[in-house]
Amino acid sequence: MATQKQTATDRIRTTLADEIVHGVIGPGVLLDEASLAQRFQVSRTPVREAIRQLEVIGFATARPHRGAVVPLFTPDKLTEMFLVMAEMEALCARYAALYAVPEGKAKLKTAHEICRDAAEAGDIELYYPANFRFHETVYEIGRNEFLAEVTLGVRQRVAPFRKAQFRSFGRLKLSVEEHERVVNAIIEGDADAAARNMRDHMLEVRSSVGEVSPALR
Amino acid sequence: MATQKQTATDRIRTTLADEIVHGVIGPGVLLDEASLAQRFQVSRTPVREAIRQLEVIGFATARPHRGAVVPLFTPDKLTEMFLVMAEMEALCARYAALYAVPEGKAKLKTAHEICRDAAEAGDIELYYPANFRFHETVYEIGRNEFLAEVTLGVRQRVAPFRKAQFRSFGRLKLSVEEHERVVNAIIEGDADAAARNMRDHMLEVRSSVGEVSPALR
DNA sequence: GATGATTTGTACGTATGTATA
DNA sequence: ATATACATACGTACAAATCAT
Repeated sequence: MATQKQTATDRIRTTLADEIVHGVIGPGVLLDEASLAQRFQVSRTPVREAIRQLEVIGFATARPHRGAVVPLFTPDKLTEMFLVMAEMEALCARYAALYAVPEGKAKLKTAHEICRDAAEAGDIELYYPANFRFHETVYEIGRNEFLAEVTLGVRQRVAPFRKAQFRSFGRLKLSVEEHERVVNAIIEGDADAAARNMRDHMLEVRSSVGEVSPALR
Repeated sequence: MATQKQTATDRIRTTLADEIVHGVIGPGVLLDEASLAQRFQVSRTPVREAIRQLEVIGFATARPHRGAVVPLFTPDKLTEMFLVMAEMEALCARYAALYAVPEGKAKLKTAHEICRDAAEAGDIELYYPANFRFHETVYEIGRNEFLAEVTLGVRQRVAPFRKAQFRSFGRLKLSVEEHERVVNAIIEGDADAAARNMRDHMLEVRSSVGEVSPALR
């Protein structure tokens, strides 16, 4: 899409969302209007609006007259979120298998190979964005933009709690193998297998996060 | 949940969202800050914040310096949204079949009976909220609050385009029959049947909307 | 439990960008 | 093409609620 002229509110919301997703601003942290205004060199107004927007997409919880904080979920809630994410991703994989055009499948293959290279290099910092891109590609090639939008929204809400997921080299390699099964199913157009493989992959990710995430304590 | 002390922004956002969902404010309508401020007897500030929040959940589209309007979707986009909604509802039905406790199932039965009564009375105005409640009940008894939240969000985004869905008495009766199949599957704990029946039901709804919705033109 | 400090909530004014003549 | 009108975007001031003492 064309790059719309960004307003200060947009810039602040985007930046904060990104930092929340990537754990720079962790769960439980207070979103202080005054200090954020100072940081972004604007008045409180656009900061307030950005925070308000983050609230409705679940990136902040509002407490009237007490400020907003980045939400902190219970383990049960996180399990719920992972299950939903797994199902949404599985659905995306199903759509990809059913509706992807050849160019889309090629794109997916490329994204997969980038993941594999990063995994073989053992470079977790490289693998993280490559993995994100891989999943995004699955959303895209299924040719249902709305599904992609909803799934990405869910994924991003879970993201702050997934930092530790690829901490081990072993997990990295397994993850790539799981991706491969998904890719093959999508290329073959086997919708059920694509969905099942993707669901299994996502649930593996969840169990690998285990009790380690600081947000779970 | 406890009724939190509401701020003006919250009240305005809730009211506007409700009106958009129920078609009082139709697709394409401009959300004018000044007139809304006058209507709600507040300054433009809380109105702005409410509109900003509506934007990020897809109830308004922002055009910097040009105001926000209630979005108007193409038929293709609507088809996408209906498909996603059908899948989410099917997933909710699956969860309901798998995880509902007896009290939950009883609650669903009651909600279904209220729908049936309204349908037999031929009262579309009564059926509409009863139907909404029926689906909400399915979300709830599946015991995954996050899934319920996401599904409701999707459902509400599609809602403005569904006004005409029960315009015929025949559709009303068919709808109840479809509900019945869903209810039975959930009560029997047959997850696959529950999901399949719910998906079919939702796709029927989509086709019954057909080309009639004013938003589609 | 009352009071002051702090932070958010709302009002309003001005600047800036967009659309139209 | 330039100017003008208009609505929004942002800044600032004040009111109200919460928290700390």
